[in-house]
Amino acid sequence: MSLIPIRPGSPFGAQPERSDAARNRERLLQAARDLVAEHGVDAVTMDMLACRADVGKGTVFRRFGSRAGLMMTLLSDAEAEFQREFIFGPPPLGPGAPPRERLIAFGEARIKYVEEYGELARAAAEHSPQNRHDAPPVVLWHRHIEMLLREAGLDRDPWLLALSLGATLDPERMLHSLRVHGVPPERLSASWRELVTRLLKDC
Amino acid sequence: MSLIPIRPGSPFGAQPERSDAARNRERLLQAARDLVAEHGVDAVTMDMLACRADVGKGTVFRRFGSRAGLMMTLLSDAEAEFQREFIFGPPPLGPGAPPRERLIAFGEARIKYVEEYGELARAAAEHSPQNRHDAPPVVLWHRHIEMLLREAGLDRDPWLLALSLGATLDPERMLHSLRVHGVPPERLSASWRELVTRLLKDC
DNA sequence: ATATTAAGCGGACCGCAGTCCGTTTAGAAT
DNA sequence: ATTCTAAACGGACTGCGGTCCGCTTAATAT
Repeated sequence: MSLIPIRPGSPFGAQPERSDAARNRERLLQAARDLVAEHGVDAVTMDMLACRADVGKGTVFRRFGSRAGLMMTLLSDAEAEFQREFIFGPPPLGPGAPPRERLIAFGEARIKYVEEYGELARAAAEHSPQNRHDAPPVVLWHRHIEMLLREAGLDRDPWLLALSLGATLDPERMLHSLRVHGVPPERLSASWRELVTRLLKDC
Repeated sequence: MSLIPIRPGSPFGAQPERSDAARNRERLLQAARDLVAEHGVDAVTMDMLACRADVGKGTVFRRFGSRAGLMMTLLSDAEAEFQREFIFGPPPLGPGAPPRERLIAFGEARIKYVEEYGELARAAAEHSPQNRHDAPPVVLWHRHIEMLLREAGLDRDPWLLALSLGATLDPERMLHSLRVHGVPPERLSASWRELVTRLLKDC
């Protein structure tokens, strides 16, 4: 009988991690960051990571569940920071600005996020529509957009409309525009602003 | 010195397929259709297909290049039909209707397409952002949307705006709404209509 | 018919994500 | 200190997509 462990090492886990487990987790995260820095996200394999961290492969998967899980863990700090900003931070991203401005700021922040962490974000979503669309951060962004649409007075199925807007901000899509087509980030921002502005024209 | 073969067996290939190759292609396609019908797209493996068609694995990959290529081939008839409809067919999908109506009809047709062939379409795009975003049909849809946006008078970066609209119609996203969240297709259509209408409000 | 040759073929092989299960060990209980 | 046990570990193993390369064969030239 115990609490549901949200995440190993999280303050809500019933009992603390065993010491060897904690040590291995640190070793793995450090090794993962190093490997990503050295070879790029896409070239890092789970075997490579296990080897570098001097740990069995089983341990890697016990820790992170999957390659996507590892990438999510590597992203979690940046993700938490991003969430703090749009939930509690200063306007126009945080509360206080009119919903249209917040929505525009949200998209622009996402674009910057993808510029910096895009490869990780893409790898964190690979190989599983489930994870891609129902991961907690994704659900949170969706809800945030939906809320802003409602506040802006858009009452015609804001849930689905939020999904459409979220699709525009999808990391893989934006990365493809940025890296393959060489679209400058300012152009992405401008297009997002245009889209949101037109959508909320008279609400 | 020969023409670039567009596709084996296509009228533009320099020389016709060898007879054994043609026979094997038919066997493979038939086997693939059977296996998909029996087990569903996601459960069909390339080894399974080779075995059922009584052909070496190398032959399967020589023919289709990859799993995604196989799925594209299975889709090609439906895809060609869809293209014919929005390029040459009767309005409002084909030419003759005002661009806003055509755009709405395009989205609705895509939704029906995904209802019917969604799993195949998703499998045809899996495991390669390159294929996902730069496959010929995808590029064509994108160009079509962009053209309609221009015709409707939207002159602020219609290329990127078309990308956003295309993102809304992405098979994986729509399948997820349909199958996981149980959103009825009519609701998807209504939301698409709302999106396009608002976007083109006063152009 | 025979020789030539390039397209086609098959299946062993590779790398990778992910699983399984027998072994080890940290930490609690005595 | 010793025992106990559940958590953690490690690495062999599986399944899959995809490649490689030596062998076969259809089509053509002679």
